[in-house]
Amino acid sequence: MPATIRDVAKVSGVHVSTVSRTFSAPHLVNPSTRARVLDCAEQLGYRPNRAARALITGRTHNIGLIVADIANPFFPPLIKAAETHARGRDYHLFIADTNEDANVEEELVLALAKQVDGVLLCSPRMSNTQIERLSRDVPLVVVNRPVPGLPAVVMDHAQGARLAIEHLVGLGHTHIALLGGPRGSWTNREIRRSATLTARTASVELTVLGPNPPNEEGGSGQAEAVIRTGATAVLAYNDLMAVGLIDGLDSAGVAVPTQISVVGIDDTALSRRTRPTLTTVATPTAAAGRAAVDMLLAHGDDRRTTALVTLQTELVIRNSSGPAPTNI
Amino acid sequence: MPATIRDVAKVSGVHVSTVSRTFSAPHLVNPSTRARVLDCAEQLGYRPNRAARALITGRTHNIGLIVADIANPFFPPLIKAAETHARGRDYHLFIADTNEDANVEEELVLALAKQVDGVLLCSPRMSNTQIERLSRDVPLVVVNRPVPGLPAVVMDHAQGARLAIEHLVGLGHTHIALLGGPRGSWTNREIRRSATLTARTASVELTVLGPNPPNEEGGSGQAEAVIRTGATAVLAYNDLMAVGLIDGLDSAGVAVPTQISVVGIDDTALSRRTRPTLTTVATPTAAAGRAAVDMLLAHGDDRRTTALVTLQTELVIRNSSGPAPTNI
DNA sequence: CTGAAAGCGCTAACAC
DNA sequence: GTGTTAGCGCTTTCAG
Repeated sequence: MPATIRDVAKVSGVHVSTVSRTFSAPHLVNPSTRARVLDCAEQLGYRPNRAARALITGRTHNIGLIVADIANPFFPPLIKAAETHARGRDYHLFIADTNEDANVEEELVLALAKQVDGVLLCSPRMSNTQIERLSRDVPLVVVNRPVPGLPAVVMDHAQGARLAIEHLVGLGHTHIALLGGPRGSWTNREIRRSATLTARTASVELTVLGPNPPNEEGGSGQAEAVIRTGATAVLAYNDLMAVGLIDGLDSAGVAVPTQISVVGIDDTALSRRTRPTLTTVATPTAAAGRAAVDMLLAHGDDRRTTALVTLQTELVIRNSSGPAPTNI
Repeated sequence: MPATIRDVAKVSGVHVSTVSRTFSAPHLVNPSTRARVLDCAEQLGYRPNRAARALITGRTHNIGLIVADIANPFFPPLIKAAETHARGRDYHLFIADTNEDANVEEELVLALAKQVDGVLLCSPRMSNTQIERLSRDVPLVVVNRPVPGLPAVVMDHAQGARLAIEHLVGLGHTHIALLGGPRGSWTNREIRRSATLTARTASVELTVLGPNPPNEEGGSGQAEAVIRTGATAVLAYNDLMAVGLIDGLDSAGVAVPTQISVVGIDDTALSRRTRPTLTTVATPTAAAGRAAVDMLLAHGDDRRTTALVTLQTELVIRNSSGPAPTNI
């Protein structure tokens, strides 16, 4: 029913290839013919069928975006930025949610492979080996985790953790707890490594708790454990856990930040809204989305030279962190 | 590079059409041949190219989902549910963000039209006329707004507003303010109509404020105006505005819910997290996403008979609403 | 039950 | 600068 290239050719009295060129290589066609063709196309409401075009060019102008959980507040800004950025470059975005399942992840990449020019893999749960294997089927850009040999976009969590610990040290805290995230998370290892190092340098004690699920329960469930450590400040793996922890501490009658300071990571929309508002390490999720799209589209150029983009973080001080309580 | 139907045909010693049938009409092929073909396909890592298939069948097995703002907390649960539900039925999802712009919306539908079997239009900003016109190019299902003649999924906001007002009346409030949303919003009109009616029935005063932008600023900016009305309770167009309003009231030294009760609409993830936690009308966003997918895929069946699905809402009572202050 | 042939909408050499 | 031809990967008549 919709107009095809053939209809336009017929109406404008030229051959289909001329119509084709009018759209895919306008400079190769006489301006006056071009104008006429464009005119007829407009009249007929003709729009090139990208799928048909892809069949022959091999470029779909589609990108796949695979995330662990669309509803996790960390992702929407990333998705939004990626979509907007991609569309600005005339690419459309497939979105898929793996529900944190590595098998679903693999299946999804395979299923999408033929319909996209590449896939953005956000916080994948698959093994490096699995990811490398998939990358032979379709160009991949990994977000939130470095995979050797593949282009990736990561946040500088080492820097973020350092900023957070230094902030707490500056407030006089001498015993800090690190509320760890899920086992096997690269981010978690980075945070732990950097926090440990920073604490040692500053000669303060650091107690590591975890692994924990990266959600509110993972925070609220550890409130008692945190209290038992005797720490006066906590750095949590992410905002969700930080918020959960504050809840848990509240239930246990511990005031934040008067008795215990809590710092999160990510600066999701949540952190401005909770009470107390959350001191947190802002990760540039929107920038990550755009960078990932850029890396994918740079395919063909010297992709190796920018194989790993590391985005800087920033400490946002709000009301959940304060001076260490004085022992009087 | 990836295996095609031809490669499989060659290796398994049958004609391409047999391979094709093995995947698209397995019952038409001899079990033993089928097994052999499947085996070779597996070996070669063959996967049918859906775009190529679509070219001939006319069915892409893709769905487009267009929302006003991916990062608005209302949408992610809907997107997630739609994606999961669609994938369960072997459909993939394109996502696109219009940034609340009607022109972008139209352009997006047109751009996606050839690559999808239909488009889910969430909270569209376009006119009914525009939408109807587009629906001639591609099957459309509208979410959050009824469009005459088109399948749509809406929330029963009339019911929701009634529940909210009755709740406040039950708490003894006799003067309630309605913090209206954006001009031209169907939802807004429904809420207003129902709130007005319910208030009149209960013989309580209702003061309508607005239109306002449907975000936190739209709430915080109206705090003074709300106070001036003298109302002791407010129903806001959505959670974001309710939360903003609570902030604004707080800044003005008005306590919630002691002096003024605030009720939101939507029950976004936010509402459990703010302090005080937000009493709100829960709208079943996930169910809406699934219902919209179902309606789209039911195309061909008797679509008219279920042209408008209305989803029930539910009042969630938390801590931002309380008894009307006594005038002593 | 399987093969042959045509063609979905489009682009890409290659002629003219 | 434009027409001709072949064919991307697949499904679908139609024969056999």
